[in-house]
Amino acid sequence: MSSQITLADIEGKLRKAGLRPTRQRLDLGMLLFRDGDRHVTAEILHAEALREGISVSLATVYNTLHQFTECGLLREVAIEGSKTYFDTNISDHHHFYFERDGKLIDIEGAEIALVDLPPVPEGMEITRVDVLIRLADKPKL
Amino acid sequence: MSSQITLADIEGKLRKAGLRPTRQRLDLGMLLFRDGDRHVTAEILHAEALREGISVSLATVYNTLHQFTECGLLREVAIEGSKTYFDTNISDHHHFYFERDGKLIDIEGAEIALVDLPPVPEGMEITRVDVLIRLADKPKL
DNA sequence: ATTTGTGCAAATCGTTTGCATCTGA
DNA sequence: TCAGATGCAAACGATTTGCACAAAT
Repeated sequence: MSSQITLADIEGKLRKAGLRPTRQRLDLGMLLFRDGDRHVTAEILHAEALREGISVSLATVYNTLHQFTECGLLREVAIEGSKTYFDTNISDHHHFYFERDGKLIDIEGAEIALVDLPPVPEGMEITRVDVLIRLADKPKL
Repeated sequence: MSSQITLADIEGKLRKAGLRPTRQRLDLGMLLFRDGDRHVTAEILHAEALREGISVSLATVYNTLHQFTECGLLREVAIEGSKTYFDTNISDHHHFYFERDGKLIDIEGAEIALVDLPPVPEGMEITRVDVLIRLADKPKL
């Protein structure tokens, strides 16, 4: 079920976003979007690209991830720690975070509701609400 | 209202946490805890210490912040971006995040409730739920 | 006396930038 | 043609580390 998505689809995405469909943007787009929801760092994506014989520099991977994010094709995920994670799922949703290995999984938006949100400070508006549910192994009793 | 807290209080905190009350831990503890809830980076705290004539190295500030965090005296806040923020409020609470200037303010725990939390994956337990409400200036219409 | 903490400078890690070269429209 | 992309290596900023010295128990 992985390759419903074609290069032409990616090209469409890029054009719609106002980005030139260059070789590396197409290839990276394929990696990112062909298998559904993913959470990647620049390093992970770069390694994956090299493994598949796609030739891109790390700098270009960084550029591409940021450009995709600006265009709304990706979302940056707030986790503490040094590395920046990008999420290919841009719908309104939250995350489970496995403290043991730093892995993330999606929680669809509908599954959590926030109630009693306090008043937003004067002149400000909410751009997004991030919820991170941190999980650890249940201790064996 | 700032100095209800004495060096002796800090010393008690440290001892209870199993940390030796050294000169720099006491001084940094004073800065962190005397004025109530704060959100600091290592750099901010270091600069503040120097300004007050406290002599500590940046490396020691980093060590101290991490040790305090391990002992539960501080909490690390998950924000994307390069710098690590530490929160002196360790109670169960959430944050408003001002995207413009990267500032944080606390939302007390009682003011938000989460409903319909999805089932936690097998063998895992929730250690914490972080909620970050991202704010931007309301555009002038 | 022994263990633990500290300071400094060098090392590391993730990320960004400058610039010469290439490529898609 | 030519603005926009890319690759590379050097630059960067935040954080960590190694090791000699100092302080706490």
